[in-house]
Amino acid sequence: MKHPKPGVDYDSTSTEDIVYYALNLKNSTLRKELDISENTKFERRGKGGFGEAVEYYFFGYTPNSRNEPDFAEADLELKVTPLKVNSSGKLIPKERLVITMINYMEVIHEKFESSTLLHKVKKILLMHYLHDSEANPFDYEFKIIHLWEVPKEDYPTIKADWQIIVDKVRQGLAHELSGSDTDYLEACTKSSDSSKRRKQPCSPIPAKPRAFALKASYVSTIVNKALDAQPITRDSSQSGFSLEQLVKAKIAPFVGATDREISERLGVEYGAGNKNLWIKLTYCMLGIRNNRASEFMKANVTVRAIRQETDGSITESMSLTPFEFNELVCEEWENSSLCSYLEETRFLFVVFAFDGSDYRLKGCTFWNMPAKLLDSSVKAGWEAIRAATIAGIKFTSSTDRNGKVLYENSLPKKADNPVIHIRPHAKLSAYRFADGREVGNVQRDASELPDGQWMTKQSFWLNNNFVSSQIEALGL
DNA sequence: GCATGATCATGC
DNA sequence: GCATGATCATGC
Repeated sequence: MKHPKPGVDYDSTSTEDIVYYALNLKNSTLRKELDISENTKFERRGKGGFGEAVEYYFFGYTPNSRNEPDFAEADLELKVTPLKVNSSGKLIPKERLVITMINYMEVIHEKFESSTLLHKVKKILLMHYLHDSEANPFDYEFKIIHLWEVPKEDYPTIKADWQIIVDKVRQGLAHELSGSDTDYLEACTKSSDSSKRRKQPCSPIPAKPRAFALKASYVSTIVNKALDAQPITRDSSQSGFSLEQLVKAKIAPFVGATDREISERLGVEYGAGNKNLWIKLTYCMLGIRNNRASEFMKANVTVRAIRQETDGSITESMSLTPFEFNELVCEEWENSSLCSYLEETRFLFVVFAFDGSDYRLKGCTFWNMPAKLLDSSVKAGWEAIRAATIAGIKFTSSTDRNGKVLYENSLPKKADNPVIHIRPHAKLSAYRFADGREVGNVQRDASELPDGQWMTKQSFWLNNNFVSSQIEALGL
């Protein structure tokens, strides 16, 4: 079993580093990440159980209940909070998010801006796991891990909620506090023993111990935002529109405008060398932050920004999803991941065309891989890559004038198929060769080959000239 | 100017 | 870390 340490496994003074480290648990469990053996029993540590266990085992801290954030040097609070699946299969919070106990005696002397509550709520590393009453907590799976800060627009409401709660205590009414007094922040009861009472400062009547908490309904909006499943907004004239009509209606007002003009109209920064300018403009025009709007999730739509040159050509090929060679060689075409992906995925192409000085929005179109091509060219390309993988991939290297080493492989190339090819798709290149030589971060960036060698993770790509011919055929 | 390999940017 | 979407850079 691993025992991570702050300052060794991550920099506990840097929010960025803490979050990056925490993301190791995404779609994973404490048992997997810490190599906890099957027969290790979960022992509760402190009162909160699982949250404390994460702090102790994963972050290497002994939990404290001081009134300062968990990662004091980074001024960052950690909250480990459960999710459940509702009747329609959606992930929702299982409960409210308790922030900190209300100290009745102290809170009446505080101002919101310097309050204990604000200090603890303003910046939180939120780790949402899927609760399972049957499972050993070491096997709880983390679904969402993100840095959360009080959104500007919610600050006034949370401040007003705090004020209502504190005013009630000041009026000697701590025993009458109720969760329904407030909107986002509530004073929830916090004791397993319902007969427990605490002193309050402005009345002799003892009050139930309570804590500041974000209501479950509020946490639900946080979760939805993180899962990015908000619908594309429709105005009243668009309420009966199909997805295609809606998308066209959203894009239409911008057709003919240059990328710079669209940036200005949408308030998007127009920076030179901005790799994601066009896809970002597209998302903004649609009123979404990424392609995970609920409509696109439901319909399996992937949004692609395409730039055409003056002759209608497209410079870059289009990346699809990465694959593992060892899975590829076990598959048959009909139920391979590439075939299923192309059968099930609709592409939304948003086309910008160069007019000699600017890229102007030309229009958009939905596209999917024609079934005929799937059965012929794509299949043949896939079979050829699979066969070459099984036969064994050979590598040769060359050094460019800067001394950088490039590794060439014996797999089929773009010119070998009219529709698809494979290319590296990783953070950085990485290899492990037959002689044991290793280049780059193999664990992170490479895939294993059937013969035990490793090469930079690859994706299937749609050939640029194929994409341009398809777009041309659609009249764009 | 194309082909191929490599890398970047962003969000979670 | 990893998926997703996208572009860069060198050799020929």
